[in-house]
Amino acid sequence: MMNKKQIRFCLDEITKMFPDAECELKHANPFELVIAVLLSAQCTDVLVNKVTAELFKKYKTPEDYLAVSLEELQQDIRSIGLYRNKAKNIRKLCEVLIENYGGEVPRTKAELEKLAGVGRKTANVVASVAFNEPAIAVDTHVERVSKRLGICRWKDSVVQVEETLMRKVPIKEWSDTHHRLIFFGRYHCKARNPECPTCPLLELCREGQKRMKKEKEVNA
DNA sequence: CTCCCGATAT
DNA sequence: ATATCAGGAG
Repeated sequence: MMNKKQIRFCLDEITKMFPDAECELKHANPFELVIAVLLSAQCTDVLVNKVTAELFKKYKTPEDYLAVSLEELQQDIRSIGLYRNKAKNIRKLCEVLIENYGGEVPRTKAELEKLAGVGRKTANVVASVAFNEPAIAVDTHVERVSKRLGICRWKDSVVQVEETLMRKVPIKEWSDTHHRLIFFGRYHCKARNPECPTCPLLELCREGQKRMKKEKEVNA
């Protein structure tokens, strides 16, 4: 497990690599962000943006999503995958927004998590990106990067990863750190071919060291 | 834990 | 062919 000083070094290096990391899901308001993040489960943000480009022209309000049939909404998001669950959740979410929140998106993580299809990660993203609440959403990238580097333990749950990051990172840096860890995981410390040879964190990366050693054995 | 699930990279 | 993608619900 890394100490605070080592984590500081990692964050500084990742900041140099991705100084402008930010939410890549296109949205014009909190409502569009909730829909976009809900759709993004097990799907690339590139594909989500492709779909929402058309979706957000057709559906502007919660009422709009309830005005069409479930089948029509399914077709409009079909290319995303998991589309039956997501269409059902969007409708349920819109119903609750209208009934309980005056058609507006609630601002707190606790209220957000009650919405259909909105779990801990999505609630954290919306609270942080749309409402500037301090939060660190742990998605597949943040989890993988944190575990490879040794910021947390391999066996940690996503909640444990989130708690470790919140403990070790100053609260004012939560939002930027969150996005930079995602960019680092998405474009450098990738799931398949992590670019360890050119990684500035290689010398203190547990997984990186292991991979480099293995590569040496193969070449020998 | 399993299921949901199409698009894309490898 | 298969792993992976800004996960969540039952």
